Amino acid sequence: MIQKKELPPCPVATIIGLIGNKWKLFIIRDLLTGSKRFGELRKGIPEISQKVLTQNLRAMEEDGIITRKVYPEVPPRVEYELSDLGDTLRPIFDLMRVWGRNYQKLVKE
Amino acid sequence: MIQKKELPPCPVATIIGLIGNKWKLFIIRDLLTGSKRFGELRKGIPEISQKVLTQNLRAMEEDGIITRKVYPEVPPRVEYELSDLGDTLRPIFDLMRVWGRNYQKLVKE
DNA sequence: TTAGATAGGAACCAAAAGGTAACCAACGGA
DNA sequence: TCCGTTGGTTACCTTTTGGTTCCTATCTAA
Repeated sequence: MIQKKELPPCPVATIIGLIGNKWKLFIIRDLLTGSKRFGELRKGIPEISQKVLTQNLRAMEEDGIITRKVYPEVPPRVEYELSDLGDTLRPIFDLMRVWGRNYQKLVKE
Repeated sequence: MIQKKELPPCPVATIIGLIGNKWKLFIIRDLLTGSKRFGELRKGIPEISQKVLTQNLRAMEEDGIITRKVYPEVPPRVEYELSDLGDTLRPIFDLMRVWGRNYQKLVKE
């Protein structure tokens, strides 16, 4: 799963390297509510293109954060799911959700 | 401080819009240990260029996450600090730090 | 007198990220 | 027989992001 690659010594830099871009954050947000098909993820993140979604899913799979299950059907079905490791990001997203809600409230005065 | 601008309805999308890029995450990481001068931030984030650091600091100031204090000295001194709002991101970074350390441990087996 | 320190701004260029369109496989249904 | 469906890949092009260099101001110290 997890590749043995050069990790920065700083743990915060490590997590930034893994999920420090908006597309991956959006993908995780959507997978926190359960496994999703490729097309469902596209619908959940309308601004993402197919290419970029594929790229990020591949990278996250390599990093051990998500799993990919292909069902040999026609038309093909592919399900993406948070791995056990990926699911441990949940508390972080819970806090982010709370923080985001608070910010929205502040902006609305 | 905080500008009244178009926020996405999803709170996670909101926080991603504010700090969902690696530079801002690095900046916050460094400011969590106290206020920093411009040059100190550059040293703490060696891969960032002056231009990009300036751009991100300006954006974060506009969003109310950091404050900027200019001391009318020669040579000039400018201190950046997390605002009260910015400091409420601390628990998120605490969790990220823990998560990053755990990931490092996993990779090292 | 001139270099050095600090925190930028502006202009220009290079690199990375992202978008678009075309193509694929293989089956079911009209 | 041909279309639609799904989840891609690839090539090519555009947009965004980031890097580099040069410039500024003002005081201190050599």
